[in-house]
Amino acid sequence: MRDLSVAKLARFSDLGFDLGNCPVRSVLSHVSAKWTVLVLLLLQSGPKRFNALARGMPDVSKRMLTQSLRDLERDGLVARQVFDTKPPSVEYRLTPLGESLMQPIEQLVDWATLKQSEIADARARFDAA
Amino acid sequence: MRDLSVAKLARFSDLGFDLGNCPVRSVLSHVSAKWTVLVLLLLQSGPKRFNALARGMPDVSKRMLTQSLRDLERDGLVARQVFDTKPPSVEYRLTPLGESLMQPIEQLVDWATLKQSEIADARARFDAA
DNA sequence: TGATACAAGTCCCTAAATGAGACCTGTCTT
DNA sequence: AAGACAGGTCTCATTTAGGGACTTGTATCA
Repeated sequence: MRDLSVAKLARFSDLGFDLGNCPVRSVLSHVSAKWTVLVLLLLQSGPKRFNALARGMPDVSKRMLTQSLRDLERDGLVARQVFDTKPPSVEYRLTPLGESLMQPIEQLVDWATLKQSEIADARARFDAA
Repeated sequence: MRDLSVAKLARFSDLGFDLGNCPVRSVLSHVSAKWTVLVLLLLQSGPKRFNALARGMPDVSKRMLTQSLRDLERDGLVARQVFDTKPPSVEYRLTPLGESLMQPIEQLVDWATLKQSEIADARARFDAA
């Protein structure tokens, strides 16, 4: 398990640490974008329209929400569908590819849940020092 | 990541996310911190000194590397140890807590590796349109 | 002896990313 | 007639990040 990861890292190094051109890193950078994971989590419970997502993320500006959705759409994780209602509405949903990312993300969420108090303790200790 | 007001948190809860005690935001702030995951991956192969990490991430400024390391140290994922050499050197290593985060992160890396071509295709399709 | 290098940062200035909020188009309700 | 709604875009102010000079004390090089 651990050796496998070291091997992976070694692959990075063998490429001359050109992590800027590493495809895996470029993918992860989208995963690591500020709000995209939150969007994915909201969409996990089903398709949602733009304003519903906006209401679900009150501290994210529409501008950034739009940008996150475009990024996710571009990478094929989210699908955008326009309905010809009046006024037209737009629905976003996870693609199969997007759904396949949810399991790793859930592992992260589970980890956070499990270690939450340990982190809080460490933080308190650090801030006290 | 900026703190949420009580009112905003209440709305998150309405959507089924317990972000009041939210470990999700806490962990997401690391995952979305752009460089911290990379630091963790580099430290996975063993303790490293500041400049070794800097060489391993040539496109990250020292300023941001310092900040990432402080954040990780604060949350107890990374330990910082100063050696009284001349000049003094500083070594960073994963704590057990930090190591426990590596498995979820590896899942993310594995996912990215597995899906990278699918994502590249989606991206090409999107950009062509 | 003086010049230079190293370690691990910090500081300042500029550049880039982000937030807040006004504004847009076209129907629908009051 | 006056908003309201949907899904955005646009501009401007604030926040955050990058780049490089600078620090302190020792050690090495010429």
